[in-house]
Amino acid sequence: MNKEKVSILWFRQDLRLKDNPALNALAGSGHLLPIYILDDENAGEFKMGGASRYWLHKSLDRLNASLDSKLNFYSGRAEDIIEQLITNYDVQEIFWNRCYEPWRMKRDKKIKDLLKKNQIEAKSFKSDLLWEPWEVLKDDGAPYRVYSAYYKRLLKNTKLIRSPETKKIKSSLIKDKRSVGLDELKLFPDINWYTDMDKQWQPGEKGAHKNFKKFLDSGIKNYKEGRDFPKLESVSRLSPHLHFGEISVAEIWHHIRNNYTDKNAGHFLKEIAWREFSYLLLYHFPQLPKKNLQEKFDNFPWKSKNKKQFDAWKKGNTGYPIVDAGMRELWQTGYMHNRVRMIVGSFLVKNLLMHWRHGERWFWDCLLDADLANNSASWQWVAGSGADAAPYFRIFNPILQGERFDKDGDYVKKYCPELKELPNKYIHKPFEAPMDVLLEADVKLGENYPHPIVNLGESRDAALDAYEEIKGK
DNA sequence: TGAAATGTTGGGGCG
DNA sequence: ACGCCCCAACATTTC
Repeated sequence: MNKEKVSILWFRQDLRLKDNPALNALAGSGHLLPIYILDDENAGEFKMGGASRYWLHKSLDRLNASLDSKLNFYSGRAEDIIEQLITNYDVQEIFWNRCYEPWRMKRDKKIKDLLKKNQIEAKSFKSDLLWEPWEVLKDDGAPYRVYSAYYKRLLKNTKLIRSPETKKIKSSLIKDKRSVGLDELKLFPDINWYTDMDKQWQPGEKGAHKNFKKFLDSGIKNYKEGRDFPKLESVSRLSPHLHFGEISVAEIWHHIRNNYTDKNAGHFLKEIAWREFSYLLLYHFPQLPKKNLQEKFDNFPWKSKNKKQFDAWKKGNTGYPIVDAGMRELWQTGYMHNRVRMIVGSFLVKNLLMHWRHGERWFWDCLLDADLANNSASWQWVAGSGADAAPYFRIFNPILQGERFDKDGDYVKKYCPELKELPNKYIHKPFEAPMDVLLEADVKLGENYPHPIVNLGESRDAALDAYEEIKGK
């Protein structure tokens, strides 16, 4: 029996048609079989969290639509799925864009070997990073550990950045009858916690470009200062789109470099480069998601039993409004403003003395933009155990941070509506408000809003004492 | 991409 | 008029 000749395009974290190198390379092939594989088994403990699955479902749905509903879905170990495909079809070649998570790299290498053994051409492309983790290193060949030095070096290597290119697909797209339906991937969570996400986000390539355009039209003009104020719309909100590759980072880079020269645009590119830095760290320190980059933190006396406080943190019931607003924003919308991420992170690691891994796991499950490299590098940054990290003794005071970056309490009031009648003076410290003010605002501490779960001064001192134990080791 | 403690300065009140 | 004290306001140091 004659098997059908096909070329396979394997979509992974590159759910777009624009500027997609693997797709470009196959756009002229005769019969193109586009596939997506949900591979929880190989991912193990780093399989996608709930929020990511919600996003992925929507994004795949839209990608499928833009491929005339010819996207093929599979669930299982990628090597098994691909083995089936090369059995069922006369596969000419399999192309994909590279991913950099340790488990994916290991798996992809195995698959490349399998294909080589079967004399099928397998090719992977640089697509979703500006610089691959092995492309920019120190003179001695070691990876950078200091961001500013790394960035300086990056700017000398902008020629390594791909030029965006989009090719029209001329192939006829093949639907595999063994493909399962998107719904059968069961990506939607059982509980209905994504209603607010629908209002705020449009997963997929179109939504990605919409957010980019919106950012260019307004947010970027005041990015450098505005990005610190959660109520302003001065951030790009591109993180989930970038994570799933719905927009090409090379396209973003070139567009901004060619059209903007001010400090705001410059600062945004720096943030894009932090993403690159996270990937550099993850690639060269594959243990980044689990192990402290600075080993002295292995001896840090984290509190092991702190379930009650941890639950209060997760649910946004710490009694510190800026922290609670952030944690509730995360739960309700799958997103949290970056400034607030730093505040809630500092609070968990320093005021509650909990290991950053607990925060990393919670974010992993709740964030639409959950990304192994960014999430682990950022938690280590907050905890002080990472590369070029915030020094441990830099402990955020949630009251002062609130007063500085959410002066009128607008952000707090949005996510903690029970505080909305409090005067600004007390919006970040309801526990200091006089009885009559609380009464007037209908805030009943311990009833409709919690008492603070820790004392800031005492917990700060405890954190500094704990740090003293590992300092200089 | 902090905060708190400590140090310094300079103006004004007051004896 | 002068010195002394107080204390913002700002700067520096320390954690």
